[in-house]
Amino acid sequence: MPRSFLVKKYFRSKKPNYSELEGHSDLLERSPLAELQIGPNGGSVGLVWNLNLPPDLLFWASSPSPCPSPTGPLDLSSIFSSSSEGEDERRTSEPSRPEPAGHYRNRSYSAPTALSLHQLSRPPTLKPAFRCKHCPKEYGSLGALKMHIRSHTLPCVCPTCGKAFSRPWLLRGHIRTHTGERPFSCPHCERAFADRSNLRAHLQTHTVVKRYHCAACPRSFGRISLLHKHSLAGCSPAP
DNA sequence: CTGGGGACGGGGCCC
DNA sequence: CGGGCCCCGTCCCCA
Repeated sequence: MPRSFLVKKYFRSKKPNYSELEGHSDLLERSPLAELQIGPNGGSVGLVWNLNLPPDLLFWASSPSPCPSPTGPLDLSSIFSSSSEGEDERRTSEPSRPEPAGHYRNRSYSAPTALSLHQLSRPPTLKPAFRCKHCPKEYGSLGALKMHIRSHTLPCVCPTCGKAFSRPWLLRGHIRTHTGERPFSCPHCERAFADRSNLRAHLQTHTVVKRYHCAACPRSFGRISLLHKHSLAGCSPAP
């Protein structure tokens, strides 16, 4: 199962070992659509589009990247300046209430697999006009397809380690792993996190009630992933 | 095996 | 229409 919604399986089956990136430019192989330009010191200095792209895909991929320009001295402050974290309080002044695993956008699903299948499928009455050339996914709008193609082209490159990301905010989050910045603080303890999702998961450790219940045994878990792990570990259904 | 943290990804929504 | 962000989620690692 890939990271999300069964998409990345077509391109990567294993999480990269970042330590292997040191001193190498193997990162180029991450994307068949774009190439890093390696500077004289071995560092990545730019992203260039592979002009051998099929014309139709080249059309989609040729839009200007909104990511920080890698061609000049990279100003990290410009990366973080654009109201990135401060406004986050706007929608998360309170810890969010995660829905049970079988629910998503007001729909119910018997299992995460069914949920994923639904998300991959399209309504029978709608016929998406935009199809990704590198995977079976289809989209009903050009914008959605262009957003998806970014996950193939990975135009946002970390200036420190060269790792590439599909979106600027993913790169921002990654850069925090280098800087040690942890802008998301737990209101209940002293801990802080670089990633909001990790804060959300942490907040569940402060929750007395474990909301994810095993259907086959009386056990409950604070995180859906732990329930999945428990099920995969061999909790067989009740007779 | 379990619990928790770190890192990361995609779709959808909002502006 | 596009960028930014949130939500939800996975995977990995470690204690």
